[in-house]
Amino acid sequence: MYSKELLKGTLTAIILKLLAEHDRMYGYQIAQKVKKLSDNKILIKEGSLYPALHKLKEDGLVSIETVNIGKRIRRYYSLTPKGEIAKNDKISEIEDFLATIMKVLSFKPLIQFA
Amino acid sequence: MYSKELLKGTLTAIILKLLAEHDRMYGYQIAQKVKKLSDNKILIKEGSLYPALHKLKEDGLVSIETVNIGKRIRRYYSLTPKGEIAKNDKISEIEDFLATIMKVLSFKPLIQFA
DNA sequence: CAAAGATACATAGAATTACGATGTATTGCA
DNA sequence: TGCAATACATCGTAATTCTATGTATCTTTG
Repeated sequence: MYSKELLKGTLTAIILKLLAEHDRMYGYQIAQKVKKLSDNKILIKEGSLYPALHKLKEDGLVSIETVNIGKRIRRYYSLTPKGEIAKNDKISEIEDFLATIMKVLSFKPLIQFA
Repeated sequence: MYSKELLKGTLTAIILKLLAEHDRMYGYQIAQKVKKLSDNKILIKEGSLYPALHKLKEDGLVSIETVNIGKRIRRYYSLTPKGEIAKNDKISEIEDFLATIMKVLSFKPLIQFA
């Protein structure tokens, strides 16, 4: 729905934030959650999601538990302490950025019910 | 200051918005204006700005007046009617996107004095 | 019960966009 | 006089997401 460039830089923050709220989640579940939270406006593609998760693992921000569901595998991701810190940093950065961009574009406050 | 990825997709909108408010502006002036409005947080680089302006011209969203200031040239950009429409579209998209991302990240409303 | 759609993972290459580096030149100021 | 600021420009690089493709299982429905 949105020009895909707008999403750039937000994917990692979104994943970290969701993991911070859910103990553990698997990839497909994360994509569905974002879809629902955004009213179908943000559709994370598999080609973005899985490489992003692998990167988080590589950077030590998440740990993985692989679970067998019948004959299918499911990889659960959880935040590490390092990931928790990274999450806070990322969220702060985005919060600041959003405030700045709203100011530059002289937007009125957007009332949000979280 | 921000991870440069966050800025992606916003540059064109910022330029169009400023031009909509100023009749005409030149490149360097736009960069300074954004710097000031953002409290030095968004620093548009020349390598981004000039190609972006050329693209807008190519797409018929702006017109150019070249003016000689002493021995130096200055290119003033103005919104065309087509640019005015594009501006509205871009701004709406960003407004919607910001609301969505705030919802997904469950941010409280950011009070903004525009 | 077969087919279609949803679940669930993965990767490789393409597209987009901003930036860094570099270049040229004039103007203002300490 | 020399450095910073003004003012334009281009080229190649980096970063990130997407499209396309692949594999496989499970569930729902006509």
